[in-house]
Amino acid sequence: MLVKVRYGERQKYVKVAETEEGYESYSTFLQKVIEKLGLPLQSELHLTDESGTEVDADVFEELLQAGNLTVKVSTGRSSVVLQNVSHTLLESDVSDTSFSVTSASSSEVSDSSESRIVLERDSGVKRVHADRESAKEMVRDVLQSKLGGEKILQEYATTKTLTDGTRRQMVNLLVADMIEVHGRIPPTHVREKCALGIITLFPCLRDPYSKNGYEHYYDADGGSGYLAWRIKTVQRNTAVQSRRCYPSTTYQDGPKSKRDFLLTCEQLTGEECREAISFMKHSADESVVKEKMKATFQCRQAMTRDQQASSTVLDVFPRFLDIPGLDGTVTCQAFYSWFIYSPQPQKAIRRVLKLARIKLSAML
DNA sequence: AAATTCGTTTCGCAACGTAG
DNA sequence: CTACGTTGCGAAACGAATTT
Repeated sequence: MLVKVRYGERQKYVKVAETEEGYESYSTFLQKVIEKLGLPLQSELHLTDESGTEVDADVFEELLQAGNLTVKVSTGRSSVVLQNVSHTLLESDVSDTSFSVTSASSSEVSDSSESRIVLERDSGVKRVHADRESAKEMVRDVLQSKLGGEKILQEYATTKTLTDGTRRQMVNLLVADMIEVHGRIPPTHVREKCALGIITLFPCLRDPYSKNGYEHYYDADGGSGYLAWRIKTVQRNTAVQSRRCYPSTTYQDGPKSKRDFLLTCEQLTGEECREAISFMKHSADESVVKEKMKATFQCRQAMTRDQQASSTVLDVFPRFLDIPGLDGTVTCQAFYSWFIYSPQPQKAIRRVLKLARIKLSAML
């Protein structure tokens, strides 16, 4: 791997040794830069990327692997620009790259403690740079404005990474903001900007093995990534909520009906419960069956949660299969909450639903 | 207090449905 | 047919309650 080093008006390549275990160490590299440029041996170099974000030893190797990275290095005395170039892109990269360097005292760049170097590249690169910056600002603004966002920024500042839980929290905050601003289905370019913002603000979260480095947050190709998944979840939840408010089907006492009785209906136990179960099996009076189904709700719930009893729950409550909408048309979610009053799918209830569907199809 | 259990939420993928 | 949204599912992560 070659890294292009620009120092004042001079430009040099510094070779970074590459072994099977990875690249040479950060400190070795800095020493080579110092030697190559003839800087004082004890010079302290400070690396930043284009956006001014620090590039330290922890992330140096990953950024090298990412390729085509532009890095600015400054010392207390002057500034150095580095650009690493992958072997295959060497030729084109050299010719395509045009820097203009201005200095307050261009004749004495290397020694002047006052000198500042401002870098500009061609307009395309500038635009990319501007996109990154605005994406970064957007992510930063959201995190700073939302409850818990500051904590995320702090965690990254101290650990240079984010734990799994914190990453989720960040993704949740950003997706919530996107949906607030752009509606339930944020446009693809907004999602991409968000992902770009994350890895620009938090360079250590960049994936060196992917094309853009942010595909693990959002990949437009497959519509995947943490952001996409979270958006899906939110969409899913809001869809369920709106369906609950305005039921689309009109089945009476079906899986999608509200079940206020759960809070008020007195539950049968022991002998009374057994009697009700027995009565229901053969009664033709639908309204009484419904009453008894409600009154035996807790018993059914307990059976479902019992590994062994759950397999027989539909034999004990065969009238359950009378309920309209229990075939493929009813959503699992609604079934679960109807059957044992649990808002979320669980293994035990899935088993019963499968069983119910098998029994139903056998009856047809 | 630590370990375990149990239920919930999220992730990641696949299949399906539908609009263009 | 393709692109995109929706839904279902299992695995894993998470968190609260319970047991040791």
